[in-house]
Amino acid sequence: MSRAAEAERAAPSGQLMQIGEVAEHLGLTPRTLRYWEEKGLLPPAERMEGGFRLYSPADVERLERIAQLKKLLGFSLAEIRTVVEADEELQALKRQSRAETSPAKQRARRERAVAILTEQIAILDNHIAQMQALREGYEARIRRLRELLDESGGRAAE
Amino acid sequence: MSRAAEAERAAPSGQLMQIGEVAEHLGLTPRTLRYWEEKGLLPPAERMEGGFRLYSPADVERLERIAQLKKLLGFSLAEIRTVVEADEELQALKRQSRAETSPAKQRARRERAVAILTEQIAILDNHIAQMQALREGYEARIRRLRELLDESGGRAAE
DNA sequence: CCATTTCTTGACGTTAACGTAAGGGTTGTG
DNA sequence: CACAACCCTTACGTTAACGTCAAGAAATGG
Repeated sequence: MSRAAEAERAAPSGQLMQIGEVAEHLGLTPRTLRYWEEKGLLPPAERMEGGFRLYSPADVERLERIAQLKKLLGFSLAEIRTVVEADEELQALKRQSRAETSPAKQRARRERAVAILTEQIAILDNHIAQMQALREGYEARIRRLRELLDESGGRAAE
Repeated sequence: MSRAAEAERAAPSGQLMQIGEVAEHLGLTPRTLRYWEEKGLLPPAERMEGGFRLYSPADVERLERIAQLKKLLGFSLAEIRTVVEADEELQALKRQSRAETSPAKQRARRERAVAILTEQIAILDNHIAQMQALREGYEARIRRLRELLDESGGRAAE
């Protein structure tokens, strides 16, 4: 047992995870995470002294969403980046909001955040609607088939 | 005006269309259609004497669905082929059903068709559900922001 | 301090899904 | 039949999204 039972390497410091761990958690490879970073899908990621990447729980969460978007929407990374950038703007707004003393500015930022989220939702809704339309097509075909089945079998059991 | 106003070339015979027309109709290129055919996403397509491809309205419809699936699900062509193959099986079932004299066999085929369609719907439902979950996440964040907005703005103007 | 493991940055390889160009037939029209 | 517009196949080029390999540093347990 070189390192089987104890995954103690997993805790470089508090909650922070290294790239390998994150990758495994997401079912991806370290290479993919570096590639995504290179392409600007996530902020350059913190490093520890020697240059090893460290991911916060928030980072991991963001990565999870990216992975989901990729799977669900089938967008290219470039397209996903625009979505993620909006997301990032949200994070920035949050941080600024906390530091912000003026209630008026806070309000403005929050309203902007709502606008961004609303836009993201619209994108999703669009996709959902199209998929439901497709689904409806399939259902219609099923109904027609069911009618035929009922005609031929509904009367008697034979 | 060499051929602007009159797209008479569009009708080689009745309803059949040539590759260029179909491509334009779908917002794709001829190359893409040939590639799809090469990859088995559609049946080898009818040809006219000289070897020009001819597409029936049914073919076009099938192509429309393929294009939609690609856009919506982001599946690879290989994955889409499995979906399309199911679809094709349906078409075959339909044709056989008409030629089929035995009501029992007809029934069996139709039930099989329903099963196939149900499976396709399940795939779509799965995707839809995941997207709705994502959507719900965004909505929750909006609600939290709205609460904050109401707090700061609902009581007094300050 | 040493061994082992995990990380780092290149750099080149790979696959899918086409784009593009070459060379040459086919079709419909005048 | 001549001609433009379209189509055919073949083949090589391209881009995205990684995979893989190499050489070397950094972390950690003993």
